[in-house]
Amino acid sequence: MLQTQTVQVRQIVVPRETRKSPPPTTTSFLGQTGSFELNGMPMPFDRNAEIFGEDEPSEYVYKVIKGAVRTYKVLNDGRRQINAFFLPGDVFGLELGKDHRCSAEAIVDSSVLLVRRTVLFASAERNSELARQLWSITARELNRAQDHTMLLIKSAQERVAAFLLEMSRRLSGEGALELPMSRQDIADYLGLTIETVSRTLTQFQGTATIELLASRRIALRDRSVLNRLNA
Amino acid sequence: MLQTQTVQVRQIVVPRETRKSPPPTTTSFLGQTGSFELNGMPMPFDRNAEIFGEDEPSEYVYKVIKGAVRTYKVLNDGRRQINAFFLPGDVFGLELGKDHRCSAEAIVDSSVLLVRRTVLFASAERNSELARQLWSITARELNRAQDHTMLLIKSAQERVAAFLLEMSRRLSGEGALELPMSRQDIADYLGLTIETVSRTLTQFQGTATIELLASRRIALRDRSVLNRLNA
DNA sequence: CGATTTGTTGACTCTAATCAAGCGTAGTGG
DNA sequence: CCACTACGCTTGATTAGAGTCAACAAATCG
Repeated sequence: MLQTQTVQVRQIVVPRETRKSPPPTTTSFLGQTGSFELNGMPMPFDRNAEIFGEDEPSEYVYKVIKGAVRTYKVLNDGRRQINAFFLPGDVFGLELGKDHRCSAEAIVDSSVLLVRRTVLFASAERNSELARQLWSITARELNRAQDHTMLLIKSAQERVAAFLLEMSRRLSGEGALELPMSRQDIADYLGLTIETVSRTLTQFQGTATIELLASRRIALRDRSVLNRLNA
Repeated sequence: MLQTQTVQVRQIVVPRETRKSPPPTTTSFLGQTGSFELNGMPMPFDRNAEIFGEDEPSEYVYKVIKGAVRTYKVLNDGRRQINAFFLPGDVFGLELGKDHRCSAEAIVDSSVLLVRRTVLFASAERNSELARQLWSITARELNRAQDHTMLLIKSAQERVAAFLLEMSRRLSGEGALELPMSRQDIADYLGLTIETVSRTLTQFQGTATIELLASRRIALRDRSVLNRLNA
């Protein structure tokens, strides 16, 4: 009816950036192929600490060493959409433009490697293999973003199933999944509410598809059901 | 309740690829900065003709000269998600991997410039400016994909408003928008049904926000309303 | 240990999907 | 030129699924 809708403004507590002073050690940044070892400094971030904010100048490119990171955008009415979760080994924050297009926060206490964007770009100028690697990171993220889009047109069951399978693949866990993120994070990633996520998980447990060992420890008991929902 | 859901299988008519023999002319491919003019051949595609299919080897990179193109994925139950619309000047089909991750079709009779991927990549190897341009194309597409994600968590009104504003920005039309795509295309882009798209447009007309001159000719009468919904 | 956050469950609401019918326009062929 | 058909679009009635609001349970943290 076009009237200004009354919206649920979820309280977004903007966490204060709590950067501890970085240790002086350096570690290799892009070393997948073994061909390039650019150095960066590992920086610790507390749980919920902001790593960078939307529209802030993009100064570094980041790689998760330990922990987990979420990138997200917030709509003016408070709705938050989590674009991606980044786990150890994942690179994030690589932008073409001058500014970051989303915010990034540590989900749990994490260690993140920082490399100056300018250094990376300057090297890429002279090194076509590095240039290709940078492009490759962006292209993979594009693929992920497109997969994410496919998620958002599915039913709640299908979204949660896809999420569980994605995490099972990416979290190298034996046995049960050890999720670093809260129900709110999952909900904001899947475009659902925490209640729906919770109910769907309970439902999966009811059909013996999963087992909720603890709220963040989930064992996948029947992947075939999840795979069918994921198709 | 986890039972195999009965799904509406929309009849997807896979269009036969109707490539007319390409004219021998060549035109510049990437010429934004004026620095690179790689040649390619313009190829005509009939309305609804397939340009490439999902999982097909990615042999070319494409640039729309005339007309409009949609890229999409289809879920196993027939639901189609349109990832993007490409209009004259837009580049599409640039993939990192060997195969296309989505299908592409001409929305209306179109002319598309083709450049061999291998040629582009080989040149990029030696030319860091071209390498950067290729990366830039992918990065822009990533940005668009992320914007698209934000769309999909919004209400029907907000999605349609965003769509109208996007098209108004991208279609260089004086006065009214001349949409090349059907309601079904719009619905599949916005993650809605044609009925909801239609109803929402009617609703916008009811509040004098837009005017439906013809089903595909739409005049935006009150952008402030649309902008407010787009926030 | 109490306090606070995080997660679950229930009752109810509401938005968009579904099902179904009808309209308008474009294209076809007599 | 006018039926006739086909398709794309609109509109209406009803339903289903996720959201909202609220209470409570469980886990975590000082």
